[in-house]
Amino acid sequence: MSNRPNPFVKTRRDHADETAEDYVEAIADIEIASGACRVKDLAARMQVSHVTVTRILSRLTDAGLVARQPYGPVGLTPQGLEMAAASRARHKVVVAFLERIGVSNATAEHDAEGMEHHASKETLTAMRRYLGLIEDA
Amino acid sequence: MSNRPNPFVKTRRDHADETAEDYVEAIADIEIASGACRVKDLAARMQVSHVTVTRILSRLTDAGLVARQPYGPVGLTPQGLEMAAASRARHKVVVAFLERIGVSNATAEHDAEGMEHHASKETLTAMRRYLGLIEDA
DNA sequence: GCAAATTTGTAGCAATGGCTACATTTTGTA
DNA sequence: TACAAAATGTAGCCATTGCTACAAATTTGC
Repeated sequence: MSNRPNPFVKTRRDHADETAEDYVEAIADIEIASGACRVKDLAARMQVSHVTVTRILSRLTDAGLVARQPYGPVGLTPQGLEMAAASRARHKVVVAFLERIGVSNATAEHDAEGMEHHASKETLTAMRRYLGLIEDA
Repeated sequence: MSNRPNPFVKTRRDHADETAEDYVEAIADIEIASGACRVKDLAARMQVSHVTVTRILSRLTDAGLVARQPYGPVGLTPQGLEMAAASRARHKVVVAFLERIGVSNATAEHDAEGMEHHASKETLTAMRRYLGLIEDA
Protein backbone atom coordinates (compact mmCIF):
# COMPACT_ATOMS: atom_id res chain seq x y z
CA MET A 1 0.00 0.00 0.00
CA SER A 2 2.97 2.25 0.49
CA ASN A 3 3.97 2.53 -3.10
CA ARG A 4 1.22 4.91 -4.08
CA PRO A 5 1.96 8.37 -2.69
CA ASN A 6 0.12 11.02 -4.69
CA PRO A 7 0.65 9.86 -8.23
CA PHE A 8 -2.08 11.93 -9.84
CA VAL A 9 -0.24 15.20 -9.54
CA LYS A 10 0.43 15.74 -13.20
CA THR A 11 -1.40 12.81 -14.73
CA ARG A 12 -4.33 15.08 -15.30
CA ARG A 13 -2.60 17.10 -17.95
CA ASP A 14 -4.94 19.10 -20.06
CA HIS A 15 -6.93 16.91 -22.31
CA ALA A 16 -7.04 19.84 -24.69
CA ASP A 17 -3.27 19.59 -25.07
CA GLU A 18 -3.57 15.97 -26.04
CA THR A 19 -6.21 16.86 -28.58
CA ALA A 20 -3.92 19.49 -30.06
CA GLU A 21 -1.11 16.97 -30.42
CA ASP A 22 -3.41 14.38 -31.94
CA TYR A 23 -4.78 16.80 -34.49
CA VAL A 24 -1.46 18.31 -35.42
CA GLU A 25 0.02 14.87 -35.86
CA ALA A 26 -2.95 13.78 -37.95
CA ILE A 27 -2.71 16.84 -40.15
CA ALA A 28 0.94 16.16 -40.84
CA ASP A 29 0.20 12.52 -41.64
CA ILE A 30 -2.63 13.36 -43.99
CA GLU A 31 -0.63 16.03 -45.76
CA ILE A 32 2.13 13.53 -46.41
CA ALA A 33 -0.27 10.83 -47.51
CA SER A 34 -2.67 12.89 -49.60
CA GLY A 35 -0.83 16.07 -50.43
CA ALA A 36 -3.39 18.19 -48.65
CA CYS A 37 -5.45 17.88 -45.50
CA ARG A 38 -9.14 18.71 -45.57
CA VAL A 39 -11.64 18.98 -42.76
CA LYS A 40 -13.39 15.85 -43.99
CA ASP A 41 -10.12 13.91 -43.83
CA LEU A 42 -9.66 14.84 -40.21
CA ALA A 43 -13.27 14.02 -39.42
CA ALA A 44 -12.81 10.57 -40.94
CA ARG A 45 -9.53 10.00 -39.17
CA MET A 46 -10.72 11.13 -35.75
CA GLN A 47 -14.11 9.51 -36.15
CA VAL A 48 -15.99 12.66 -35.28
CA SER A 49 -18.28 14.98 -37.18
CA HIS A 50 -16.89 17.75 -39.34
CA VAL A 51 -18.40 20.20 -36.89
CA THR A 52 -16.21 19.01 -34.09
CA VAL A 53 -13.18 19.23 -36.35
CA THR A 54 -14.01 22.75 -37.39
CA ARG A 55 -14.32 23.97 -33.83
CA ILE A 56 -11.10 22.33 -32.73
CA LEU A 57 -9.28 23.74 -35.74
CA SER A 58 -10.48 27.21 -34.75
CA ARG A 59 -8.90 26.78 -31.37
CA LEU A 60 -5.67 25.43 -32.84
CA THR A 61 -5.59 28.33 -35.28
CA ASP A 62 -5.94 30.77 -32.40
CA ALA A 63 -3.16 28.89 -30.64
CA GLY A 64 -0.89 29.44 -33.63
CA LEU A 65 -0.56 25.78 -34.56
CA VAL A 66 -2.79 25.66 -37.61
CA ALA A 67 -3.05 28.01 -40.58
CA ARG A 68 -5.97 27.98 -42.91
CA GLN A 69 -8.68 29.95 -44.70
CA PRO A 70 -12.42 29.24 -44.79
CA TYR A 71 -13.23 26.34 -47.10
CA GLY A 72 -9.55 25.86 -47.69
CA PRO A 73 -7.15 23.08 -46.83
CA VAL A 74 -5.71 22.67 -43.34
CA GLY A 75 -2.05 23.56 -42.91
CA LEU A 76 0.40 23.71 -40.07
CA THR A 77 2.35 26.72 -38.90
CA PRO A 78 6.05 26.37 -38.12
CA GLN A 79 5.03 25.88 -34.51
CA GLY A 80 2.52 23.27 -35.57
CA LEU A 81 5.11 21.48 -37.66
CA GLU A 82 7.43 21.42 -34.69
CA MET A 83 4.79 19.92 -32.46
CA ALA A 84 3.88 17.38 -35.13
CA ALA A 85 7.49 16.29 -35.47
CA ALA A 86 7.85 15.84 -31.73
CA SER A 87 4.56 13.96 -31.48
CA ARG A 88 5.46 11.75 -34.38
CA ALA A 89 8.87 10.92 -32.96
CA ARG A 90 7.36 10.00 -29.65
CA HIS A 91 4.66 7.99 -31.33
CA LYS A 92 7.17 5.96 -33.30
CA VAL A 93 9.15 5.13 -30.19
CA VAL A 94 6.08 3.87 -28.37
CA VAL A 95 4.89 1.84 -31.35
CA ALA A 96 8.30 0.29 -31.95
CA PHE A 97 8.61 -0.50 -28.28
CA LEU A 98 5.23 -2.20 -28.06
CA GLU A 99 6.00 -4.27 -31.13
CA ARG A 100 9.31 -5.25 -29.63
CA ILE A 101 7.64 -6.76 -26.60
CA GLY A 102 5.34 -8.77 -28.84
CA VAL A 103 2.33 -6.58 -29.50
CA SER A 104 0.91 -6.71 -33.02
CA ASN A 105 1.36 -3.69 -35.23
CA ALA A 106 -2.33 -2.87 -35.30
CA THR A 107 -2.63 -2.98 -31.53
CA ALA A 108 0.64 -1.11 -31.07
CA GLU A 109 -0.60 1.69 -33.28
CA HIS A 110 -3.88 1.78 -31.47
CA ASP A 111 -2.54 1.73 -27.93
CA ALA A 112 0.26 4.15 -28.74
CA GLU A 113 -2.26 6.80 -29.71
CA GLY A 114 -3.47 6.93 -26.18
CA MET A 115 -0.33 5.99 -24.29
CA GLU A 116 2.05 8.39 -25.97
CA HIS A 117 0.50 11.32 -24.17
CA HIS A 118 1.32 9.83 -20.81
CA ALA A 119 4.83 8.56 -21.38
CA SER A 120 7.22 10.88 -19.57
CA LYS A 121 10.66 11.77 -20.78
CA GLU A 122 12.09 9.18 -18.43
CA THR A 123 9.82 6.44 -19.73
CA LEU A 124 10.52 7.34 -23.34
CA THR A 125 14.21 7.21 -22.59
CA ALA A 126 13.79 3.77 -21.06
CA MET A 127 11.93 2.63 -24.17
CA ARG A 128 14.64 3.97 -26.47
CA ARG A 129 17.27 2.30 -24.35
CA TYR A 130 15.40 -0.97 -24.55
CA LEU A 131 15.19 -0.59 -28.30
CA GLY A 132 18.94 -0.05 -28.41
CA LEU A 133 18.53 3.41 -29.86
CA ILE A 134 20.74 4.95 -27.24
CA GLU A 135 23.70 3.98 -25.13
CA ASP A 136 22.99 1.76 -22.15
CA ALA A 137 25.43 3.44 -19.82
CA MET B 1 3.56 5.86 -44.33
CA SER B 2 1.69 2.61 -44.71
CA ASN B 3 1.78 1.61 -41.09
CA ARG B 4 -0.82 4.11 -39.94
CA PRO B 5 -4.25 3.08 -41.19
CA ASN B 6 -6.95 4.51 -38.98
CA PRO B 7 -5.55 4.01 -35.54
CA PHE B 8 -7.83 6.45 -33.76
CA VAL B 9 -10.90 4.30 -34.01
CA LYS B 10 -11.20 3.39 -30.39
CA THR B 11 -8.45 5.47 -28.87
CA ARG B 12 -11.02 8.10 -28.12
CA ARG B 13 -12.69 6.08 -25.40
CA ASP B 14 -14.83 8.12 -23.14
CA HIS B 15 -12.79 10.26 -20.86
CA ALA B 16 -15.61 9.92 -18.36
CA ASP B 17 -14.92 6.19 -18.18
CA GLU B 18 -11.32 6.85 -17.32
CA THR B 19 -12.41 9.25 -14.62
CA ALA B 20 -14.68 6.60 -13.17
CA GLU B 21 -11.84 4.11 -13.02
CA ASP B 22 -9.46 6.62 -11.50
CA TYR B 23 -11.90 7.59 -8.79
CA VAL B 24 -12.99 4.07 -7.97
CA GLU B 25 -9.39 2.99 -7.73
CA ALA B 26 -8.56 5.97 -5.54
CA ILE B 27 -11.48 5.29 -3.24
CA ALA B 28 -10.34 1.70 -2.75
CA ASP B 29 -6.80 2.85 -2.05
CA ILE B 30 -7.85 5.45 0.47
CA GLU B 31 -10.19 3.06 2.24
CA ILE B 32 -7.36 0.60 2.65
CA ALA B 33 -4.91 3.24 3.77
CA SER B 34 -7.14 5.30 6.06
CA GLY B 35 -10.04 3.06 6.92
CA ALA B 36 -12.53 5.43 5.33
CA CYS B 37 -12.58 7.64 2.27
CA ARG B 38 -13.84 11.20 2.55
CA VAL B 39 -14.52 13.78 -0.12
CA LYS B 40 -11.57 15.83 1.05
CA ASP B 41 -9.27 12.83 0.69
CA LEU B 42 -10.30 12.40 -2.92
CA ALA B 43 -9.92 16.11 -3.57
CA ALA B 44 -6.38 16.00 -2.22
CA ARG B 45 -5.52 12.88 -4.15
CA MET B 46 -6.92 14.06 -7.47
CA GLN B 47 -5.66 17.59 -6.98
CA VAL B 48 -9.03 19.15 -7.62
CA SER B 49 -11.52 21.06 -5.53
CA HIS B 50 -14.01 19.26 -3.32
CA VAL B 51 -16.73 20.59 -5.61
CA THR B 52 -15.44 18.65 -8.56
CA VAL B 53 -15.21 15.53 -6.43
CA THR B 54 -18.76 15.90 -5.18
CA ARG B 55 -20.17 16.22 -8.67
CA ILE B 56 -18.22 13.27 -10.01
CA LEU B 57 -19.29 11.17 -7.04
CA SER B 58 -22.90 11.98 -7.85
CA ARG B 59 -22.43 10.62 -11.32
CA LEU B 60 -20.66 7.51 -10.07
CA THR B 61 -23.42 6.98 -7.53
CA ASP B 62 -26.01 7.15 -10.28
CA ALA B 63 -23.89 4.71 -12.25
CA GLY B 64 -24.04 2.26 -9.37
CA LEU B 65 -20.33 2.35 -8.59
CA VAL B 66 -20.34 4.42 -5.43
CA ALA B 67 -22.56 4.28 -2.37
CA ARG B 68 -22.76 7.09 0.10
CA GLN B 69 -24.94 9.46 2.09
CA PRO B 70 -24.67 13.24 2.34
CA TYR B 71 -21.79 14.28 4.57
CA GLY B 72 -20.88 10.64 4.95
CA PRO B 73 -17.89 8.61 3.86
CA VAL B 74 -17.47 7.40 0.31
CA GLY B 75 -17.94 3.70 -0.26
CA LEU B 76 -17.92 1.37 -3.22
CA THR B 77 -20.75 -0.87 -4.36
CA PRO B 78 -19.99 -4.48 -5.35
CA GLN B 79 -19.78 -3.24 -8.91
CA GLY B 80 -17.42 -0.47 -7.82
CA LEU B 81 -15.26 -2.93 -5.93
CA GLU B 82 -15.07 -5.09 -9.00
CA MET B 83 -13.97 -2.19 -11.16
CA ALA B 84 -11.45 -1.11 -8.53
CA ALA B 85 -9.93 -4.56 -8.41
CA ALA B 86 -9.60 -4.71 -12.18
CA SER B 87 -8.11 -1.21 -12.34
CA ARG B 88 -5.72 -1.96 -9.57
CA ALA B 89 -4.54 -5.18 -11.17
CA ARG B 90 -3.94 -3.43 -14.45
CA HIS B 91 -2.20 -0.58 -12.70
CA LYS B 92 0.18 -2.90 -10.92
CA VAL B 93 1.13 -4.63 -14.14
CA VAL B 94 1.95 -1.35 -15.86
CA VAL B 95 3.93 -0.05 -12.91
CA ALA B 96 5.91 -3.25 -12.52
CA PHE B 97 6.57 -3.32 -16.23
CA LEU B 98 7.84 0.25 -16.36
CA GLU B 99 10.10 -0.35 -13.40
CA ARG B 100 11.42 -3.48 -15.08
CA ILE B 101 12.60 -1.51 -18.08
CA GLY B 102 14.39 0.93 -15.82
CA VAL B 103 11.89 3.62 -14.94
CA SER B 104 11.99 4.90 -11.38
CA ASN B 105 9.13 4.00 -9.09
CA ALA B 106 7.88 7.56 -8.83
CA THR B 107 7.78 8.01 -12.59
CA ALA B 108 6.33 4.55 -13.12
CA GLU B 109 3.48 5.35 -10.75
CA HIS B 110 2.93 8.66 -12.41
CA ASP B 111 2.98 7.47 -16.01
CA ALA B 112 0.96 4.36 -15.24
CA GLU B 113 -1.93 6.51 -14.06
CA GLY B 114 -2.37 7.82 -17.55
CA MET B 115 -1.12 4.89 -19.58
CA GLU B 116 -3.15 2.17 -17.91
CA HIS B 117 -6.32 3.42 -19.54
CA HIS B 118 -4.87 2.91 -22.98
CA ALA B 119 -3.16 -0.43 -22.62
CA SER B 120 -5.26 -3.02 -24.43
CA LYS B 121 -5.66 -6.59 -23.33
CA GLU B 122 -3.02 -7.61 -25.84
CA THR B 123 -0.52 -5.05 -24.55
CA LEU B 124 -1.18 -6.00 -20.93
CA THR B 125 -0.63 -9.62 -21.84
CA ALA B 126 2.67 -8.72 -23.48
CA MET B 127 3.69 -6.85 -20.34
CA ARG B 128 2.81 -9.80 -18.12
CA ARG B 129 4.69 -12.12 -20.40
CA TYR B 130 7.71 -9.86 -20.23
CA LEU B 131 7.47 -9.84 -16.47
CA GLY B 132 7.40 -13.62 -16.48
CA LEU B 133 3.97 -13.68 -14.90
CA ILE B 134 2.65 -15.98 -17.57
CA GLU B 135 3.90 -18.72 -19.83
CA ASP B 136 5.93 -17.61 -22.82
CA ALA B 137 4.52 -20.19 -25.18
C1' DG C 1 -23.23 22.71 25.37
C1' DC C 2 -21.87 26.07 22.25
C1' DA C 3 -18.87 28.53 19.29
C1' DA C 4 -15.32 27.87 15.96
C1' DA C 5 -13.17 25.16 12.58
C1' DT C 6 -13.67 21.78 9.23
C1' DT C 7 -16.15 19.39 5.81
C1' DT C 8 -19.60 18.97 2.40
C1' DG C 9 -23.28 20.72 -0.54
C1' DT C 10 -25.22 24.03 -3.98
C1' DA C 11 -25.37 27.79 -7.39
C1' DG C 12 -23.53 29.37 -11.26
C1' DC C 13 -19.69 30.39 -14.67
C1' DA C 14 -16.14 28.76 -18.29
C1' DA C 15 -13.72 25.62 -21.54
C1' DT C 16 -13.73 21.45 -24.17
C1' DG C 17 -15.66 18.23 -27.22
C1' DG C 18 -19.66 15.48 -28.80
C1' DC C 19 -24.01 16.01 -31.69
C1' DT C 20 -28.10 17.45 -35.23
C1' DA C 21 -30.06 20.72 -38.19
C1' DC C 22 -29.62 24.07 -41.36
C1' DA C 23 -27.01 27.70 -44.23
C1' DT C 24 -23.43 28.59 -47.34
C1' DT C 25 -19.61 27.79 -50.38
C1' DT C 26 -17.09 25.04 -53.58
C1' DT C 27 -16.82 21.49 -56.92
C1' DG C 28 -18.29 18.57 -60.46
C1' DT C 29 -21.03 17.49 -64.24
C1' DA C 30 -24.74 17.46 -67.45
C1' DT D 1 -23.79 27.83 -67.65
C1' DA D 2 -26.67 25.96 -64.34
C1' DC D 3 -27.91 22.58 -61.28
C1' DA D 4 -26.69 18.85 -58.12
C1' DA D 5 -23.49 17.02 -54.93
C1' DA D 6 -20.03 17.51 -51.70
C1' DA D 7 -17.60 20.12 -48.30
C1' DT D 8 -17.55 23.53 -44.84
C1' DG D 9 -19.52 26.91 -41.66
C1' DT D 10 -22.87 28.35 -37.99
C1' DA D 11 -26.40 27.95 -34.39
C1' DG D 12 -27.53 25.78 -30.56
C1' DC D 13 -28.07 21.66 -27.65
C1' DC D 14 -25.83 18.32 -24.11
C1' DA D 15 -22.24 16.16 -20.91
C1' DT D 16 -17.97 16.42 -18.46
C1' DT D 17 -14.79 18.64 -15.53
C1' DG D 18 -12.55 22.70 -13.75
C1' DC D 19 -13.41 26.86 -10.70
C1' DT D 20 -15.10 30.59 -6.93
C1' DA D 21 -18.41 32.03 -3.71
C1' DC D 22 -21.58 31.09 -0.50
C1' DA D 23 -24.71 27.98 2.47
C1' DA D 24 -25.34 24.22 5.44
C1' DA D 25 -23.94 20.38 8.19
C1' DT D 26 -20.65 18.02 11.09
C1' DT D 27 -16.76 17.82 14.28
C1' DT D 28 -13.76 19.82 17.59
C1' DG D 29 -12.37 22.14 21.45
C1' DC D 30 -13.07 24.91 25.22
